[in-house]
Amino acid sequence: MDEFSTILDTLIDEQESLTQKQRNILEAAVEIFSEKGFAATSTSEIAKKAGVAEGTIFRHYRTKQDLLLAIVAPTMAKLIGPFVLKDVFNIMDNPNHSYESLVRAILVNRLEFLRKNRMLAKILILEMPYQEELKRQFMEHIIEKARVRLEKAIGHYKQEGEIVEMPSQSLMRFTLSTVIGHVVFHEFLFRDPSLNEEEEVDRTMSLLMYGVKGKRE
Amino acid sequence: MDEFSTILDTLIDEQESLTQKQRNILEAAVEIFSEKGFAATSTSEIAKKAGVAEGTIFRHYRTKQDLLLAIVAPTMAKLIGPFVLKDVFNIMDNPNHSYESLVRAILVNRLEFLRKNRMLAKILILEMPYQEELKRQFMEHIIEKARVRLEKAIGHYKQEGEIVEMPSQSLMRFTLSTVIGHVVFHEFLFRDPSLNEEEEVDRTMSLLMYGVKGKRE
Amino acid sequence: MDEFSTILDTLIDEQESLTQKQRNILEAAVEIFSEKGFAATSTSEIAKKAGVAEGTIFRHYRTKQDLLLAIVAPTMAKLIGPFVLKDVFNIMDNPNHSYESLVRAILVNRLEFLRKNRMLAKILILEMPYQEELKRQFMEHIIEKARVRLEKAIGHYKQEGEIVEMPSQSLMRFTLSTVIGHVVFHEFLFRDPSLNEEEEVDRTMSLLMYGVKGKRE
Amino acid sequence: MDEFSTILDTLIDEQESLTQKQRNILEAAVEIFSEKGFAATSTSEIAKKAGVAEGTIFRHYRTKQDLLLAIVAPTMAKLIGPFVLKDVFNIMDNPNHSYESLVRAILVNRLEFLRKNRMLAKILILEMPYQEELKRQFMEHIIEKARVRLEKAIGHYKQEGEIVEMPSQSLMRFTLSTVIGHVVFHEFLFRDPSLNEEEEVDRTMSLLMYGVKGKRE
DNA sequence: AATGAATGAGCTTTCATTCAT
DNA sequence: GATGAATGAAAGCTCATTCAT
Repeated sequence: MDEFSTILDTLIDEQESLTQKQRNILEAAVEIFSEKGFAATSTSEIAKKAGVAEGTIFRHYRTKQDLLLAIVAPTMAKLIGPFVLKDVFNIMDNPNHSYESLVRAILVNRLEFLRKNRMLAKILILEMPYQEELKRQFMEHIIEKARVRLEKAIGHYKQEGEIVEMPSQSLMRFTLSTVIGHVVFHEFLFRDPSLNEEEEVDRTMSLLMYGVKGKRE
Repeated sequence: MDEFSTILDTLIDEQESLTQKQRNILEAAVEIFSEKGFAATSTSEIAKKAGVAEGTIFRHYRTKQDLLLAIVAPTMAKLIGPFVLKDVFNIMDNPNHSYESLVRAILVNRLEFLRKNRMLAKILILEMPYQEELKRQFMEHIIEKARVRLEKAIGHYKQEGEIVEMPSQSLMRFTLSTVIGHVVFHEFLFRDPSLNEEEEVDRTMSLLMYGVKGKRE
Repeated sequence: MDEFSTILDTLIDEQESLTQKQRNILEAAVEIFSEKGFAATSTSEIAKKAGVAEGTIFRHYRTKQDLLLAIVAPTMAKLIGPFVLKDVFNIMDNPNHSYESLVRAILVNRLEFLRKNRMLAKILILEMPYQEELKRQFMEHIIEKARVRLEKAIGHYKQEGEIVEMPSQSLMRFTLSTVIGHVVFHEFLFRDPSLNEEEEVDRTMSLLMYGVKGKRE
Repeated sequence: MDEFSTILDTLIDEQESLTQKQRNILEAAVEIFSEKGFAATSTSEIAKKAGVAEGTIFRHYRTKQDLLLAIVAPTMAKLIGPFVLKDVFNIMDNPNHSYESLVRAILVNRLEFLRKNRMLAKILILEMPYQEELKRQFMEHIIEKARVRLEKAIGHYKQEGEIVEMPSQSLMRFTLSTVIGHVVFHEFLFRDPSLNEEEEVDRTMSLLMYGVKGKRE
């Protein structure tokens, strides 16, 4: 799965030309936003944690909202990551690849992503319901693209007969529920380092593909 | 499935002896909290919407936090509803019942619950990550009870051979992901009244039981 | 000195026809006023401590100020006590009495009074600088009367040659400083039950009469 | 007695590096605190009188209490002034000095001090009974030091036979009562500019040394 | 680029007081 | 006479933002 992380890492480091103070501000903001939520975080608190004067924050970000967007907008693209990467979907053309391997790739990749970006993801997810601007950006630029691509893939695998004939929306919803359920559970609710992660992924994939029904031929 | 809603409805209406002003406050608070989030909601806004003086809020709820808890604490019990109802799990003793019918009952029941309590549920879910007290109450009093009961059910159906042999935690996680994914999608993300709900439930249940794999015997 | 306390006690119990609740309110108010000061005391706190509803306070005392005055106005008369008592100054006609015995009587009597009314006295003294009404009442009705009487006594003893020839104001000020210094020190600053009170009174009287100078004939 | 005021004046002006606004705030606060008392003074009133925004007060003093302490804590040291000054007590080594000249020096010095700092002293004295923190600081840092020094002086003069043999505590209490009585009367209760101050001081000192007894050799 | 004093609107909360019951 | 729900003004304090340096 290395192709993902390589590509992602280059994406992640798109931030250039930031002064050290600016980096401190971003870092502090991420930490406090994720801990207390955007509205409950004061700029003075961020300034203190970042070790800068309050004015400095507003020199770089016109408003507190701007600071939030500066943090979270780039995250959106990264969160949706694999779904918009051309290379990922080229695996469809590879005769050895399957729906299962596609979803598994996405799952493993998102697990790793979240492990590195838990705070960012928490902010994004929990502020989206309240920040119209965030929601709009997310829906327009991110979800829509991912939906189109994933739908194409599902259409393809349905046609191939690899997955069951059913409205794509339902299949997509079920697949995403399973993937998101897996990562949310393991990264946010029940972080257990003693767990064998690979086995858990295997189980999730098995349930995704075959369901809970015991009687299999 | 009527037994659920009947039982639930009686549970829901446990609020007694509230003055009209108090009801207005609660109603206004729920509406604004769910729209803007707890921290971004001002008590003066609530007072205005409720048609009471600001002091009146604090006569009934010592702090803004107390108001939140007064709203959300009872909701917790209701949200987890079916999992703690004795009657629900007695269906296990009924030879005609199955894991499928149990999960379907929960799913349908929660869909209906959310349709009536969308705002409350939104507040609860989105504030829990920030309100230690909420998290604590939820984990201690709610989740733990539900987990124990669901685990027992899963153990039972595994033994019966109705569902696949696998760690209960994984089965539970997968089942809940599927149920929660379904309700969140249909109640929060993509409310589409033209959709045939029963068919969607059928599809979700089919995917839960048999997965996406097309090739079935 | 019993004549004082007897007379005083009858004065003290001038409160008649108070309901129990009213007594509770007064008692609670005295306690909290003396502990935190008038302005820093809330009526709700008084109500709680008195075990009555907030409204009840305002049924008996139109405002918080009125409550203060109801407490403190009668105290003023009591505080100044001995100076306005006819009997006390009749001792002047008694050939066995002297300035020394007069001041000693006052001192002993005020010590006893304060021991019983520490809280009331504290309120009166510390609120007077801020409550114009109190100050006015105190100056007009109390101080002036006491001044006239004391001045008369001092004039008498000066004439008799028992005390030094000096402006009465200075003698009065010095005498009162000594008496007040004694009672404030022993009742408010340095309450020490192990101290032999009578001896301390003797010392104070000796200093008052003869000063600190060592060489006495 | 000039050595006192010189030394004191330098002590008084220890406030440095305050912005003009900050000075305004302190000045306004002193004025209103002394007029109405701490608890009855609102920060908005102070802000208005100081000509600053209310927020500005809280930028410099975290709480209203802090503002009080910022005003009054330095005053404590100044109030007790002469008792902690080394030079004052060196007069004991000067063969021409006496208890009388020591007390007279303190009295004159404190009269002058109060003439300049009436408001500060009023605040300090009247808030101390309610502000635990003030009381603590006063007792620990101020009173104790003054007591030790004064006790030493009294011991010395007792041994010399200049003042009467009696427990130091009683002598101290009497001396302080006389001094405090003098300054309180003349600076707070009965400010009369037509009075010949020096003569009044002479009278007080005479009474302190020889008492009221008429028969002097 | 960075500061931090200053702002004034707005926050949560408390308060003395009123009034229907 | 007593209650306690209700009030609205004002309290202390915080906030995002501005601006002179």
